Amino acid sequence: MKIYNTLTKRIEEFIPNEGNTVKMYTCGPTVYHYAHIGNLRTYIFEDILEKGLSYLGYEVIRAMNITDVGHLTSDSDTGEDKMAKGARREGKSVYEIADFYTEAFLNDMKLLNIKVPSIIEKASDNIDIYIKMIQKMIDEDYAYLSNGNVYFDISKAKDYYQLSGKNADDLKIGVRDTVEEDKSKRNPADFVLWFTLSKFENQIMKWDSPWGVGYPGWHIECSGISYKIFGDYLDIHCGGVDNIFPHHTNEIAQSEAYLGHKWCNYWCHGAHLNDESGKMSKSNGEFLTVSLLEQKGYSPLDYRFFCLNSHYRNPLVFTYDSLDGTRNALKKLKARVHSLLDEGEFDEEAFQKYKKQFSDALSSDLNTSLMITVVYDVLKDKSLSDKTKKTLIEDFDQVLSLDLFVEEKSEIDSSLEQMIMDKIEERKVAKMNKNFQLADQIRDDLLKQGIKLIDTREGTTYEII
RNA sequence: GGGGCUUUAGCCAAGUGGUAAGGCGUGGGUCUGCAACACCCUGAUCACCGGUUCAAAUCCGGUAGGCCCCUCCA
Repeated sequence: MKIYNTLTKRIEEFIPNEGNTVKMYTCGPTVYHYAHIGNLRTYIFEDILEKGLSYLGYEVIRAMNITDVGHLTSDSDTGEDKMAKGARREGKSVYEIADFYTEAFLNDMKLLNIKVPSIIEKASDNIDIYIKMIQKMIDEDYAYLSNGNVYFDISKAKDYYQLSGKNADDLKIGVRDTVEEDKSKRNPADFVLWFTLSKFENQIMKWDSPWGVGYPGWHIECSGISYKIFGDYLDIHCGGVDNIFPHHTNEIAQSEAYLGHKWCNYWCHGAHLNDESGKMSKSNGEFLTVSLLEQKGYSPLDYRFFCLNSHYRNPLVFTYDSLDGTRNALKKLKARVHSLLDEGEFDEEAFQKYKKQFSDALSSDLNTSLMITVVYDVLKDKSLSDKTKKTLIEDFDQVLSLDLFVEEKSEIDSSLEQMIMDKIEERKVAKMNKNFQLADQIRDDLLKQGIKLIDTREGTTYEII
């Protein structure tokens, strides 16, 4: 597997620390609202990475956090805690909000055929670990107390700017008007490990600590959970590009300060989904969620296919026109796959040839677009038996997860089905008697009820639209 | 102000030195009583200018457009 590593800014051969085992950590959602499809693009990329590594023979252990401790401000940067804002918006407690949106998130993952990480940890369940880590960093002078909060001193970190490719002089402090410079810091880029001085009135989620009652900084949770699950070394850490700085930069600083050695070798980041006006967010423009797409008649997998047609490191612009094209393409692709029969000789040589093509595409920095092309190549190859084609595509779909073999199940009751079958029979008789007017009438009537008849060589079938 | 990415046919998009994959759409055709489905055929001087090279979409420099980041964000 060759993969782009943000740490080194190049595509590298992926080599885990311990043999075949891959320790993978992916930053999870802040559960204060529904995820929009842009958020989910990153999880689709991570899913392909995880399944791709498994496909290539690695044993992947993947952990993800759920950020249920409110941190910093809202999308519009109004200085309000996200969790608290969500709670106030809906008249619920922060805990109810967290549980509700965690479930919603997991459901979106399921709909998109994203494998749920084997380990999911809530930020609020691991406070003791953060405290332990912070204490050690204070003891070893990586962190300091100032004005009630505990800060990490970035001047003590090695290569603090390596991941982000920035440098201290170029960083403009408070580039956003609404962000105030914190005068308690030794270095402008120092970040908070533990808050006791809440920025927010009535902070609900707080815990006792050696430095007073408060709550953890945002960055420590991922370092803490990763350490708890994986120990001293992590193989690969993923997230959206926006996490490169400051979140992942700070994670590296903390973890390596705590551990005393290099921590994670590979850092992979997914590019954003934009809409035509630019970056997608929860507060600007249409709030695009999986359920909204479903309401508009798209399958969640149409969106998955949409993402897989482009490369995870390229920004992707979402438009309904593009999604329409993708939906159509997936529908046609599935129809072709469904028409494959279970017959012919299985051709091992051809199987290995195409499997290699697919693996090569996968291994070249997750070239999903090319992986899909291999599917089309298989379908088009006239020298292959249906049996071979089917076996290949089933194999590929372990990674693609487009449910290529799953029939669209139209939940209709048997009486309706019987009625349709009767109408089809009636129309067949009419056609045989060359009563085309009646035949067309039957077809039109059913269409008005949302039932589309499809004539094939084998007879007439129907589709609920 | 600083930094990064990006520009391939109507649309999505692959392709890092040897004369442009794939998909959607469009148009034409076959099939069909008709329509739909299916199948076949159909499209590019790779943003522009200059350089390196026997050879460049691919490397280098510049110009123009687009996007993103610089302590909320996937």
